Amino acid sequence: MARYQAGIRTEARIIDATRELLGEAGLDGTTLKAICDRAGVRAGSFYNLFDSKEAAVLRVVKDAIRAVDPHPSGDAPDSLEELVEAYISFVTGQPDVARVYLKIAISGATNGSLGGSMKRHHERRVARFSDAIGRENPELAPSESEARAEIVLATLSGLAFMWMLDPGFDFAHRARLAVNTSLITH
Amino acid sequence: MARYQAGIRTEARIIDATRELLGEAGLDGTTLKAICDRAGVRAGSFYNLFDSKEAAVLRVVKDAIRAVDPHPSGDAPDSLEELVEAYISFVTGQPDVARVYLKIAISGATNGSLGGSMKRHHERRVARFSDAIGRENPELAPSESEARAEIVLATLSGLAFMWMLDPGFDFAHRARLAVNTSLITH
DNA sequence: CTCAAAATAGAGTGTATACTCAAATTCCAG
DNA sequence: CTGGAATTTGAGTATACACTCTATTTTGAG
Repeated sequence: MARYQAGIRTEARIIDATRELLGEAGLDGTTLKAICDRAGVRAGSFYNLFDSKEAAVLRVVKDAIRAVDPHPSGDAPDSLEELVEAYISFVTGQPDVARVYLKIAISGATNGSLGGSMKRHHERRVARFSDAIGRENPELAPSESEARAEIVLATLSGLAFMWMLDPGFDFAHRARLAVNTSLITH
Repeated sequence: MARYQAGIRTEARIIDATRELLGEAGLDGTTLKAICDRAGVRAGSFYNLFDSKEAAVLRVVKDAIRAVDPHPSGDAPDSLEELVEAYISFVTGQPDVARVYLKIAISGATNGSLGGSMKRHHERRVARFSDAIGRENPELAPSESEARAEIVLATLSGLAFMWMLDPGFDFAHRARLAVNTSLITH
């Protein structure tokens, strides 16, 4: 059972290679061969460490999401501003992973473990946005908070989507503008 | 040069088959074999009529977009409400084509003719939304109209995105709510 | 050192894909 | 009718993919 250092290092190299490839070549370009070539590993080693290619991709996406979570452990409540900034950081800091994230989500929640994981993460995020909005606007009914949370998140997703369509689009600026002027103050 | 009726009918069957498959099986499930089987045609016939599989998919998506355009010829100006309703009709009326549309857009504008076509269509749509907003709010500076157009479209795209993640999500209702309460009246 | 477990190599499997091409068939204008 | 063009066939090509399997090498605890 005890793992060797070699295996741990190889696993890290595979994850790094997968992350880089998702960024450079997208989901389609991130083939098993490409991952193995970049990691300097043969297919057999890959499958000694991962159950499938999907597992490695999922690891990268989950790591990226966790890396920008303001309160990953869920111990402290987060403000709406923190959540929005976290979303902006996620999209601008790791645009290619964000692209993959959107792509997987759009592929549908039916597509195996990836889609299901995406859906669950999305639901948690809506709940956190909704909580933050409710905390900052106690006069709102819970259903109203949730509706606003969904609209805020939709706008953020949509702006990210536009940014991917046009890299010249100023995503961060538009995102802060949309949230601050149109949706919170009313 | 003169085309025969047989070829024209075959072309229509292929387009229909492609449209149906995009709806039922998504982009990945819409393989050449699946298209040909459903259209009752062999691969050779397909390639006698289309340059590539991509060409047939693009035709379907373009047709779908055109079908819900309130003023396809561009002769009459459209109201913001018309444009929003057209977007809602597009997404709810042909959800699977809309999914393909979002998928292609997210794949990036670099991906050959599909991506480029998507980007151009998106830019035209932003311009039309911006014109409508400017016409209905003459006090706004053009740059402000465009900013609002981008935010409205982002919200619509994002809500469509959420609907695809969760089919139980009431896209049309949320879309009208978001546009009417948060973005236009202020 | 030893040696069992962990890690690796790398050829190989099976499947699916988009697309081609020469030959046969069907169409339809004149 | 007829003949050249349009259409259709269907086997075939080339390629890419995720994944498997067995033999071999490497590791590191005792």
